[in-house]
Amino acid sequence: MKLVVTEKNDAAQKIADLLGATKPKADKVFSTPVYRFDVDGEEWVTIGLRGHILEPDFAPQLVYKKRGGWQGVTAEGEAVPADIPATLARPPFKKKKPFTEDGVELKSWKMEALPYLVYAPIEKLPKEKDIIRSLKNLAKKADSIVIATDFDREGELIGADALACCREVNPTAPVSRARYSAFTKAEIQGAFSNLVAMDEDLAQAGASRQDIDLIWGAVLTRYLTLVKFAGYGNVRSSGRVQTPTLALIVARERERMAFVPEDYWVIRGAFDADATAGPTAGEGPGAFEAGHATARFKSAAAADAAMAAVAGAASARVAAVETKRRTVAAPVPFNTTSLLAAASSEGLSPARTMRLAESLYMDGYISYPRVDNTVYPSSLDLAEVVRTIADNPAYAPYCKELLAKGALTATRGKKETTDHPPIYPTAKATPDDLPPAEYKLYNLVARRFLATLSDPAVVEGTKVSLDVAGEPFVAKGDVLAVPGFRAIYPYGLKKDETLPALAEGATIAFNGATCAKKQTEPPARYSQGKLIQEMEKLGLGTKSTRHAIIERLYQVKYIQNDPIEPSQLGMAVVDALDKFAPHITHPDMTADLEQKMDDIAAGATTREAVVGTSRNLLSQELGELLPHSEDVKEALADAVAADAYVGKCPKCGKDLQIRASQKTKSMFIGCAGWPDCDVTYPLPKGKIESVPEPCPTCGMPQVKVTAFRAKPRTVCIDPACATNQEPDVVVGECPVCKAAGKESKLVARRNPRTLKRSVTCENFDECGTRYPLPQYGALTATDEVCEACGAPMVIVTTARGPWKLCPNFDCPAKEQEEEKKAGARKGGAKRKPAAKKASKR
DNA sequence: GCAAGGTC
Repeated sequence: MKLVVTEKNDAAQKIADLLGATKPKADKVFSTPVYRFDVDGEEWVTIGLRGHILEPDFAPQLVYKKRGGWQGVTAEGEAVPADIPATLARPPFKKKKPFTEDGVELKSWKMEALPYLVYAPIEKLPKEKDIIRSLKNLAKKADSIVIATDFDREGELIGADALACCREVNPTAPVSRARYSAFTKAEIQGAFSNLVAMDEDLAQAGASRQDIDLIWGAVLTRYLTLVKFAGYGNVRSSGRVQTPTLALIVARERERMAFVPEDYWVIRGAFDADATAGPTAGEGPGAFEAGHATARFKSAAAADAAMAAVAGAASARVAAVETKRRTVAAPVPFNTTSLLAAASSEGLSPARTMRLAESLYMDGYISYPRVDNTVYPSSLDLAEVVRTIADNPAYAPYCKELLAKGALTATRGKKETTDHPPIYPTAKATPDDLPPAEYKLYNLVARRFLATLSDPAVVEGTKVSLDVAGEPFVAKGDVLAVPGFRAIYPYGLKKDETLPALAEGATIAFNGATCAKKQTEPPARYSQGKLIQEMEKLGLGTKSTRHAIIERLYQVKYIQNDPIEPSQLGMAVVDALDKFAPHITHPDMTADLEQKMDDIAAGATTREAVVGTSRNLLSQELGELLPHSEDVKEALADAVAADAYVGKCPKCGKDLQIRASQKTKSMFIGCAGWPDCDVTYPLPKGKIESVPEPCPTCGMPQVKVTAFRAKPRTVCIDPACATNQEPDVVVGECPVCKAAGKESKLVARRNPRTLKRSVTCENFDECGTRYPLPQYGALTATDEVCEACGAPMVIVTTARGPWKLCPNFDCPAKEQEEEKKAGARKGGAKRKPAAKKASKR
């Protein structure tokens, strides 16, 4: 059997369709779709991955010891070398010891661990476990393997990872690589009859990108998060792409802040070509406006002089009429960036547009939405696409016209690649077929496609020069003379500005002028669409990731609103990094990396050398950051405090803030007046964010709580508030008292000081029975009793539905389950925490 | 709890 591995399911299906002598059979291996078919009597199977199936991470079990360096073995079975550079032999810590008895644990987020994290070994861990299982299952039976992932650097890496998985179960089957750049019969058949070898260097280039992104991202993110800790789930991230992108936004904001507006004056006159006097003067069809030939007067005196000159005038002379025709070229085919920019102007954010496009693509309405290409390949039958969408009545007449013209020629953009065709419609859709937002995007794609096959538009521009008592005025009009592509593509079209017919030398009515004082505007903030274009220009991110990067910046609250403005926090982060770790704030880091990756791919250098150099550079910059942590902390403090503010203290009137305990890092609400004011409120578990609205019941501040894997909820911070009162629930008999021959009830209640909820025996002082309960979710009692331990069962209802449980932590049934889970883990490794937990109670 | 890159 021949196994063909592609990057995505869609490609696996297409290749099967193009190579199979008969229709391929769609099958499944576990839950992964595969396609089986015959080629010259040989059995072939294609399987699609889901992009990267392995993910790099720091070897989780590694510890760096004072004596002996890295301890442990990576998951791949390699012993870890102790290759920490000499500069780190004495870490830049004075007060705190960098090492515990056990060494520096890299898994824990500790400042002391960061210098070692820079040099921590990285291994590849499985990410798509289901797919890996299916792939290995097929690879076991394969006589030969063809890697047919996308023909680019990431594709080569994805293929190399897939091959590594195959090799674990099948070390001998011959392997080859198919390189194709379009899903056409000729291209695919050509690729499979000219199979080549895997490009190991190219895959290594991709792997070095992964390593560098992880190392820089993890070290700087952890640094920023730890330097001014603001609670779990409150991460301040940094990365090779997101930080320079944020820096762009911050730089623009700084320009705006530094901008000094200048006054200027604009004079506009009212004219009428028809009326010379009378009550309807200036209102008929002949009325129009014209500005003074000096568009902006720099001084009030000059403007006043011009106004004075025309003050008494009642007529104007038409000094000149010029008409000029100019052609507006039809737009070029959509790639991802231009689609996102066009959709952004129509009010769809890039992230939303990509979700909609993905959905349209999956349902077969548009072609693959992640492309750089802006030139239709010759293999694309343009007329056929036109016929396909002509069934939509809104496009029908235009399509008919296009088809009647004969051979179609399309516009061409500047970027020509062979990855995928530009985005075009692949099926007919009407507003009845799709939800409104999807149709909005489909309509944009379909109209753009038709526009790229259309003639240019011709605009007739008219410029009329007028003379009012010696002062020159100019009126401009633009009329769409030949619609061309504009007949089908109205996006961004200016309204016609028509002027009445005017003859040179004629005298018309002048109905006075107005003078308005204005101010020059600072450079505009980026819209999301503009920012995506700027990122592309600077080489930041890829067509598939730019929208997600911007969304990430919103999520961590570095930026807000659209057009985008940076938050105080975003500005503080960029300033701090720019000062001490400037490499991460500049797009050059990506440009350098691209150059080095080309070198690796060309065999001129190695992944080890490139990643090593990058590690040394990061080590240096971290060496700058660490001694300045107090400065950085201070710079972030104001911004963090602004986000942490929840309301006023009821006792002293100062700010109440979300705070983290220095020792335990647990969250609580404290008064900014501490230590003079000791007001505090407990907080439930989860990510805590402030909300502006006070509690509708008691007027105290509220917070948004997002517990692990739960929906966010808004709660009043005052445990005494009526909204936080829960009735005690009697859940049943206490099994311990019962066994001792006594009778006592178990009652569920919440501790107002810690907010923890538990089931406690009414006779706690004597019997000591107390079981913990989940912190949130409605609680109901049942009549049932746990079979294993006799404790009463309870039902907790959360957003995920009701969940029946035995509250007894030491219930024998639970231990059995733990063992089962531990047994299911690979190698039957015994789990220590289970024993630890038991001893804790 | 980190990044960025694929794809769902």
